[in-house]
Amino acid sequence: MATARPRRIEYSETTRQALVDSAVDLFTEHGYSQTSLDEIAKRARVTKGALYHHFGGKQALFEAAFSAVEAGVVARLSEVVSDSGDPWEATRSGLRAFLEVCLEPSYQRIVVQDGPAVMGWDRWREAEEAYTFGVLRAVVANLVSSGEIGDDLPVDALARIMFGALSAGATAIAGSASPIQERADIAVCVERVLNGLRVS
Amino acid sequence: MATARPRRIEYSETTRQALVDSAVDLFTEHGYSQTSLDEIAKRARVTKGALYHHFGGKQALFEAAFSAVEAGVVARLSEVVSDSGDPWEATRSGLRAFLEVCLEPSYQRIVVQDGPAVMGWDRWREAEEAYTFGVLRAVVANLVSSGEIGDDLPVDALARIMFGALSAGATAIAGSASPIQERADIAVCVERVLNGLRVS
DNA sequence: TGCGCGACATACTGTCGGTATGTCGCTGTA
DNA sequence: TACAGCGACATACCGACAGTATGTCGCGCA
Repeated sequence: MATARPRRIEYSETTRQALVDSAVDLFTEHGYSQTSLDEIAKRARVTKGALYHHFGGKQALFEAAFSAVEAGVVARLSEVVSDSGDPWEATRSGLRAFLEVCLEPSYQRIVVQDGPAVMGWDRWREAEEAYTFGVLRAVVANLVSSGEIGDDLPVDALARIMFGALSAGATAIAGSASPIQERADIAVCVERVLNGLRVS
Repeated sequence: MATARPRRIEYSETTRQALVDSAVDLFTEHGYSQTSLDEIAKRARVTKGALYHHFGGKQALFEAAFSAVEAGVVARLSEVVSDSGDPWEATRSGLRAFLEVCLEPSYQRIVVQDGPAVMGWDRWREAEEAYTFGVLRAVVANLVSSGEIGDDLPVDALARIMFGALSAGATAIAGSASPIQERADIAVCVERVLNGLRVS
């Protein structure tokens, strides 16, 4: 039968979704601290009461927006990575895709810029574990276990500094006056670092 | 004679200094958004009126605290770097010193964590240019121009991703359950990356 | 058909960043 | 040395906004 799913619940879910969408847009545009809950509720065409019914507070709503952005990113990244054959090629295409992702305003602002400050480093890292960083670490782990870059490197530490390097690189691109040139420069450096790690 | 420097000015400067010190302490301990101006003023034993007399607002005070922390860091870093002889050794000792710095709570919280979110990326990068990142770029520039790692690498881009990698590494150390082990792991990876870049 | 509960709306409170204004004492000047 | 002026604060207040308490309406079930 069909009515196993009451209308109320569907209404509730669309409202929640509207709030998250609104939050993603406004947090991306004006940043966390410059966005009021009334604005978010207004854009979702509900009131603050609805917002507080679905979320515990401003931080909780931010985390929902964070998760929504990350979920989309991870879906694309893991597709790209799993489509590639050997670990080396998966890494290269994965890095390209990650740089691409970092250029998107929502990822840049919500995940990279405001994320750590709003959620705190501990929670941010914990969350990242299940999203983008998790994917990157899996790629690095493959690379190490396949022996491409030497099998004596600590996976977690290497993934950390790679993640930091790529985030910083992508941020530099996003904030550059000439993104095309900056991006080419970053790509050259990343390639060089990777090739330098490869066992000869 | 000696009275070229009125008492009022000295009083003013000590008040300002007390406010900056108080801000550094409280921002480090509770973060930017969880610290009220009344608290900062109270710890400095003045009122909010004095605070607004010396600084344009909360952000301006944060930037003063930011600059105070960075100034101390740069003083130590540049000393270490200039004491080392050849570019290669200067880089290695500089990296060690930077990792050390990143472990300090004030640097971690005010500069790395809250800095970008509070000041915005543009202003943060602009400020960093005159502080830690500036030092790191000078070191990298030396390395490149000396031909140690090949002279065809874009200095700015390389410095960016190095900065990101080291910040992330230090953050990982600071937040790790076993900092000693984590630190050793990070150091291994950084060494490997550097050696990989070296021309053979 | 009535009743309970979930999904909101409305009205209010407290906190805090920022402002407007007042006061006091040092300092340069006649 | 008397006074005028300004710099260094203190005090009182305003507005915005996160969070809360309470009211209301309609769906779904007995």
